[in-house]
Amino acid sequence: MEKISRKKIVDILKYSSEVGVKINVKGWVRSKRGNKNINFIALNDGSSILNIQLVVEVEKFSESLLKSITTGACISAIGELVASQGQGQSLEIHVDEIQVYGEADPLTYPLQKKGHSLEFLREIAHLRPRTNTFSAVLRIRHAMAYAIHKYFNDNGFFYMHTPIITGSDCEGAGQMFQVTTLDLTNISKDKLGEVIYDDDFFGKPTSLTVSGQLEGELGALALGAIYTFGPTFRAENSNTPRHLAEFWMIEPEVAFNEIQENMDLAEDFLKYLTQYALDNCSDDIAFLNEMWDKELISRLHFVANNKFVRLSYTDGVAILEDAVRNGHKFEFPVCWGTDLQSEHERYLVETHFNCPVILTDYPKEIKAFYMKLNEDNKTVRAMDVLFPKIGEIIGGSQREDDYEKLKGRIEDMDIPIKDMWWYLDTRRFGSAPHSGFGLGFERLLLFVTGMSNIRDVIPFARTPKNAAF
RNA sequence: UCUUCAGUAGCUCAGUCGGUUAGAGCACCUGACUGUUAAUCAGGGGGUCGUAGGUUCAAGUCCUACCUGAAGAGCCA
Repeated sequence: MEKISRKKIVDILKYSSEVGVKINVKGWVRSKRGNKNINFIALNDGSSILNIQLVVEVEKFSESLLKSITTGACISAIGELVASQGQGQSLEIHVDEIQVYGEADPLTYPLQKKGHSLEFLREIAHLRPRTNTFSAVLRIRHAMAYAIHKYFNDNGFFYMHTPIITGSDCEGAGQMFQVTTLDLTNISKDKLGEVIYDDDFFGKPTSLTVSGQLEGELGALALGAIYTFGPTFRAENSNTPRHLAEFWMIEPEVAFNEIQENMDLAEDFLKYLTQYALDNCSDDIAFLNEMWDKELISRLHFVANNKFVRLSYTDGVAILEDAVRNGHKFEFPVCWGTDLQSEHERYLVETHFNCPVILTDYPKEIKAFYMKLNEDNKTVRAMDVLFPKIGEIIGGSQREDDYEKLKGRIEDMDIPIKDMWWYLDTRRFGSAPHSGFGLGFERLLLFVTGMSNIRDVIPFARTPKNAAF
């Protein structure tokens, strides 16, 4: 083969189209069609959703070589880049040389050029990045991860790495996966039947983190503004299109921010990310809009350009009670003091306001111990950002910075205070008002990609009874 | 975990009220076509109807259990 440097298809089609020049492309065959004189190969190298068309004159190549080029095969091709004679694409390559790197036996290769369900693709998660849909999702996933770091870096936040293995079982966000090196077939127990952890790796029970928030607060009360962005684990038996056992979470935490500034940050952050996706992932988003969700692009524009509605839990309940009086039927009753059901949140977001909603000031009984108590002594400075279709995309709060009040809340909730001494110390020494929130990365991706199942926006989903690949 | 729905060819699906030999498109094989656009056209091969029981003269179709998947709910991000 001639020594001609390889070009990425995205660069050829989007940036440098030097017509008349010989170039080399390498990628995977999406489809081959044609007749006995001429073949057309749609080649994709993952650099974008776009394919380049290879034009192959049949007489120039051996029958066996052309026969081995099937959907899914990996090839390298050299030829002249020319303006296309056909409709449907502006450029194409008239191929002189082809090398087949890897064949894909069409009888056993699971992917075809037509019609796969997302459910089927989940069963072949090792191959689904080869599809248009998943390559698009994965490129957007990358772009969003980059945009998150860029946003925080540009706004003076420091990226803080909070521990993945935690010794505190009071992070307050659900069931945890235990981490142990004990021999599970031979556990030592004391006279009361309790497991003896002295010989475990850390000499105490440990788990995978369910949130980096508590450590994040320590960072914010030293560096001013930090964020975490890392894997998070919940051992809940949740079987829904919105839950994963292993997911990625972004948790900014800012000293001196009160609840209003926390809301400002959350709204600005989400709008920035939405606009970044529109600006930088337009081909992939256009594909997903066409293929899966015809309202995707308009929804992204709407969120990027409209103010979120902000209202208190109390006002939200009043709206829901009004709706009930006007004949709207909910499965669950609405009353002040109970947590809002999914149907209630959906009514506010999708029916009443038809806009993202930030709900604040929830009753203290239904929220976590670390949230700052309001003057009414009944509500806390919590905020949930609710999005259409996805529901809660962000949960956050202003944190309780008063030592005595925080200690009281910990005791009220029967959290072992001896494990919380380091957290309480931040309120003993140089305490400050501060706020933060958690954004579920995959929920953000549900919104940005228009996909409807969270298992389709992460390369390898971890859900109850499923840890394949 | 609860409720509901689904499981038929490698993939996507149809299959009427329980009735004779279970169909289509794609993929694969053979052939046609001088530029296709998930190419098209003609022909061909390909099925333990999720598994196990049961009802019936007769079950892809009805019943029971289980397995798997999905949607809704709970928990939450």
